[in-house]
Amino acid sequence: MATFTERQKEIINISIKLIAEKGIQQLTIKNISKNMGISEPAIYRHFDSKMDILLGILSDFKTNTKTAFKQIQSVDKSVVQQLEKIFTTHFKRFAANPALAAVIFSEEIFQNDKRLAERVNLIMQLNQNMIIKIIEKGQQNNEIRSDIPEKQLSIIIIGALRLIVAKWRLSKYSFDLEQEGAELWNSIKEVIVV
Amino acid sequence: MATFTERQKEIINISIKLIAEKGIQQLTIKNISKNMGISEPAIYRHFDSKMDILLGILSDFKTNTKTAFKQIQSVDKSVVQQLEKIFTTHFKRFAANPALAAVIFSEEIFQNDKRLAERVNLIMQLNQNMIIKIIEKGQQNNEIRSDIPEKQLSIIIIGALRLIVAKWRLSKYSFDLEQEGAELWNSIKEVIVV
Amino acid sequence: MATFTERQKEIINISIKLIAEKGIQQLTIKNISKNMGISEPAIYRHFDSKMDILLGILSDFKTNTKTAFKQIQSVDKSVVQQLEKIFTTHFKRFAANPALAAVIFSEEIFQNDKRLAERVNLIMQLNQNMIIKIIEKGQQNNEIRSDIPEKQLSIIIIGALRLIVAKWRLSKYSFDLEQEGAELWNSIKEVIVV
Amino acid sequence: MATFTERQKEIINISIKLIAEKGIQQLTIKNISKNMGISEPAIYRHFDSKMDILLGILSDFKTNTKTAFKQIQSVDKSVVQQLEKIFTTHFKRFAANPALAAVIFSEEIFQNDKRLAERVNLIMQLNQNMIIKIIEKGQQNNEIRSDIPEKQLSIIIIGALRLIVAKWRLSKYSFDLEQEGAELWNSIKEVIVV
DNA sequence: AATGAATGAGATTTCATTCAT
DNA sequence: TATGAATGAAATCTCATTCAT
Repeated sequence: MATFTERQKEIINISIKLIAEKGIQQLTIKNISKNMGISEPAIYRHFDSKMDILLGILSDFKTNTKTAFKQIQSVDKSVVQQLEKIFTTHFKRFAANPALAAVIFSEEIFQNDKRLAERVNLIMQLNQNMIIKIIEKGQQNNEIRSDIPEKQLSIIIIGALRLIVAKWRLSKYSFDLEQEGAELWNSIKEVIVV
Repeated sequence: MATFTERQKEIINISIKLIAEKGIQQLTIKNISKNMGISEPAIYRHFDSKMDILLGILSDFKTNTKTAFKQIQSVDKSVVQQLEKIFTTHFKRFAANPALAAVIFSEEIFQNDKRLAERVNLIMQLNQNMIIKIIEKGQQNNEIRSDIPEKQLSIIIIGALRLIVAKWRLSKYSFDLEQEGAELWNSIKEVIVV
Repeated sequence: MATFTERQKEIINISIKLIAEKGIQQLTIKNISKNMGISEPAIYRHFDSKMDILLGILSDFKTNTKTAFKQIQSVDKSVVQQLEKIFTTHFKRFAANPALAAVIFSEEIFQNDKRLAERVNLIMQLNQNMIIKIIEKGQQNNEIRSDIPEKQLSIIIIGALRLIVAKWRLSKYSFDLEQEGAELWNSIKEVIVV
Repeated sequence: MATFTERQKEIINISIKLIAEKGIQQLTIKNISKNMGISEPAIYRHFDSKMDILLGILSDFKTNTKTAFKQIQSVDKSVVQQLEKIFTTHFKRFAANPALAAVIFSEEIFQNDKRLAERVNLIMQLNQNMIIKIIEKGQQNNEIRSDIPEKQLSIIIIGALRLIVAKWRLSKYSFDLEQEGAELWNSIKEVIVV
């Protein structure tokens, strides 16, 4: 579980911002360094290569997501409340840092390299598995309908979450994600509870 | 509604394939020409610029999608059958041409340019609106539940469709999309019908 | 047996010249292109990479040397005359193109890469083997002394040849290589004939 | 005659090793410091510039060679024994420190800078002159044949010595230099004695 | 309709070196 | 004596595009 220096975190955050704003193609060492007010070679003091910056971004995602899930599972009681919390936490996180939204659900960004693609896939699996586990528990204690397999419920839930975030981003953040997200969640809840 | 020459269609298809395989960053004039067995300048006989190729890809999407929707709406009777047809048509199309799957739902690919981004957003809107209209009809004739707004039902449906395709692609097409897609649709149907 | 285009030959020759004048460290794409009066990227039309230029230089050596040896063996009669011809041919070649001298016997230049180093070693072996074969023949027909193994005679001959060329180059071509080379050959002849 | 601190000697030796292993192009401050387990700026405590390190290597050569020659001339009696001693000493030194062999006879390494090139040339001259003097003495006291000029005998001797070392190095030290060197010396002796 | 040759701009990365600490 | 952070210069190479043929 890599830990990053302050400067490394700075580089990662600026990289996320740049990807969000301009797409992966504009994530250049020059742009990163310009945004940080340092020279291009200075970046290489902190990361050996551009690839390592990208891996850093993904590593950061993984850590954050894992932490969030753990916290949610440990605190909230009802399964539906847990899922709601996941929804609202995500929306809050994205509303605060819209750049994240542009990168976190955009697996395509990392498809041009094998190592990156594998890692992205892993993170996606990890996320889904955590949701599935929660749903399973909900089905066992009769909070959530059991006539639909947990895996497919998870696709419905995560799919909706991803799509509304994508739409929010593509519309240039033209609506209130937290509010519309909350409404969407209410509809989903309606659909999955017994 | 632009019509393309044979050579242009060829370029568009190879471009889609390249984006799918290697990501947008590997979509270079050199790669396109190499894949076609012609020289780089030859590409410029058919498209004025790389941007025009990308616009061509999007234009192609739009045309295809519109045609598909029209056909579906004109032929099938029940609203649920129409939605099912949309699902299965998509899955069939992707299974036949996996490269499409990598590009059609990957709006991020086109984010680095304003014109492209706008067009992508438009296409997405268009798609959703068509689904929404169908759902509305279903709610009016009591095929589909009315306690959830049509817009949110559309998000649930489209989100699930997009996610399963994304998972199929990220897993390197490791499962049968048509079959798992059909199962997913059954679950969704369960959830949206009255 | 790679054949080179005119432009490729030009690049190879200029590269040899640059290595001779400034050392391998000054053999840069920029310097090559400047010397040719074209842009840097233009070089890449003719060679895929700098490595390929270096391999081209070595391939050129090999071809030239092989051709020379074949010709010498086919034409001249006495073994001693053959060896003399090898000496004088080398000296003439170097006098006409001093840059060659700086590169052809400077295996160190190519040591920083495995592929290059192997190839250099191979060429060196090839050369020695050809000399050895000639000496063997000379020992059989009693032209050359047999009390010293052919391999060691070859080292003595080639070593002297290489050294005088090296001295000529390091002295900035301050003496007449063809003349001093001829004198050296006379001494060597004295030493190896029966 | 510069004397070096312990740290300076360490830097010089590691530099020789690096040049031997990877070629002059891989002799970077970064590589030196990495090999020594210190930081890059630390190198500059001990040498003002990279050039000074290279000059240090050459100065080291010169000192060592001079010392060796003096010792040999003072101790051994017969001229042939002196030459033999020079041969065996060299081989022993190289066998113990193969890196030396890669640098000591590789004048090309230092050709990219005037100051270095001049110094290398000087050392080479120095070496040859010492050999020539010994040969002259041998010719005067009739140990060595006088029908061949001392200068050319020196080229034959030194050329063979250099070549066998080069071959040893290029073959990745695949034969026993001391043994094959001894055999070569016997052949040379055969050739130069009256 | 196609190509060989070329290029300006710019990408990632390396290098020797400096400076504050 | 040593280091962490930084940099100007320059290296290799890629890219979209142009032009003469």
